[in-house]
Formats: sequence, structure tokens, C-alpha cells
Amino acid sequence: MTGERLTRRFYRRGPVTVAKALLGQILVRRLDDGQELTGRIVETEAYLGTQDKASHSYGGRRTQRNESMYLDGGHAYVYFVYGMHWCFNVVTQREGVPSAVLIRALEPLAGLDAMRHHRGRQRLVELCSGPGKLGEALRIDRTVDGVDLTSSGELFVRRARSVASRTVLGPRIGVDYAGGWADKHLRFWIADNPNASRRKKRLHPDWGGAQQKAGNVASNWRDA
DNA sequence: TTGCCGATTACCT
DNA sequence: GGTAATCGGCAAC
Repeated sequence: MTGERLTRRFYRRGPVTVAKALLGQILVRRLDDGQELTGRIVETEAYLGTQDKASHSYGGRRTQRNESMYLDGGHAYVYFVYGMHWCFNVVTQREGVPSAVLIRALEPLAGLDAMRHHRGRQRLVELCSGPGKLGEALRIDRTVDGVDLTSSGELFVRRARSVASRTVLGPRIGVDYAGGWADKHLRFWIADNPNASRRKKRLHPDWGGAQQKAGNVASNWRDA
């Protein structure tokens, strides 16, 4: 019933590996009243750490806000953006190595009515199809920043029976300020899933709107 | 359907 | 004082 939970060993790998492996897994949020809200992870982004200009830990930056990125793999890194949204990340690699995976979209599975209430919207596809949306739908905020996903009862990732799906990759979203790092194909999603976040065309010679098969990721980026 | 823009605030320079 | 790993509404086409 509860299912197997992803372990420390899973999260301690590199962010690209973890970002791809998280696709298809089940994010579980248990509220104070015991209700379980769950969703299948359908879109992720890898943030490589100190060398990655798009990462909050670029150049070794360490502040009160991003402190959780320095925790051991398997902890939650939750931050506040644009004055109104909470974004949920899974910390990867070892303590002191500030890399993470942003969970960008879910396919809602359980607790749909609660999610609708939290979001103030009815349509399934509008509940968790974006990092800010899923944060609101699952009531993820500063209270779960730094939580250990390998032991917490209120937030963790359940291993799915099967994660067989065609996956694709492309540039990360909203990181245009990161120069060349904005164009690296470090976003991964399950092909044709209606719950993936919707973003329009991106003009860049390496991108051009085409999708690459995730199997080609090794030729672009891989964990050191 | 595409694209622009305001909302709103914690945190950093 | 400026900006941000976003979202949703609205105008124009």
C-alpha cells in the first residue's frame, strides 16, 4: 500500500541522472490531517551546481535562501520566487555539493479535490502543470524546505512500479540570464504528456523547437 | 494561438 | 534598489 520509497542511494547520484530517473516516479505530499496528495512526475530540470550559471549555487554562492542545496542528496530544497510562488527541488549528490533537480510538473493522481481547492481551479491539467502550480496544489512552502525525503512522512517520492515512457529533453525554462547555460538541454519530460508545463517556442539554433530523444542526452550532458 | 505585462515580496548587491 | 528556476489575464492577430 505505502509502496517503496526512493532511497539515499538514488538521490546521491548526479543531477542529470536523477532528473531522468525521477520521471514517472510518484511524489507524495501528506497533509497535517493525514490526507495524501500524489502525482506522477512528468517534467524535471537538472541544476548542476557551482559551475552552472543558472543554478542558485553558481560560483559557490551560499545564502540563507539556498542553504538546503548543500544538504545531502534526498533532501528538499524549496525556494520562493517572483514574490508569490514556491518551487520544489530534490537535492542530489553528497552533502556540501549543491546540485538539485527542479520538479516542474506532475500528473495528478490522488487528492484531486484538495488540489482543486488549493489551486482554485477545476481542470485537471491546470493543477500541477508547472513548478508554481504544483507547489500550490500540494501545499509546498517554506515549512518543508530542508526536509529529508528519505525519512519524512509529509513529503517523499514513491518508486513507481513501472516508469517505461518515452522521454524527451530540451533547454531549461526561465533562465535566459544564464548565458550559454540557458541553452543546455537539461530539462526532461515525458513525451506527449498533457500535464507537462506549456511553454512556447524558443528561438535558438540548437533548439528550433525540435525535441531530442532523451537517449541522446549522453552526447550533450552527463554527470561528471 | 501567441505574446505582452502586471502581480508581489524575499533576498541579495 | 533590482531582480527572480512563474502564472494568468488580456489584447491582437
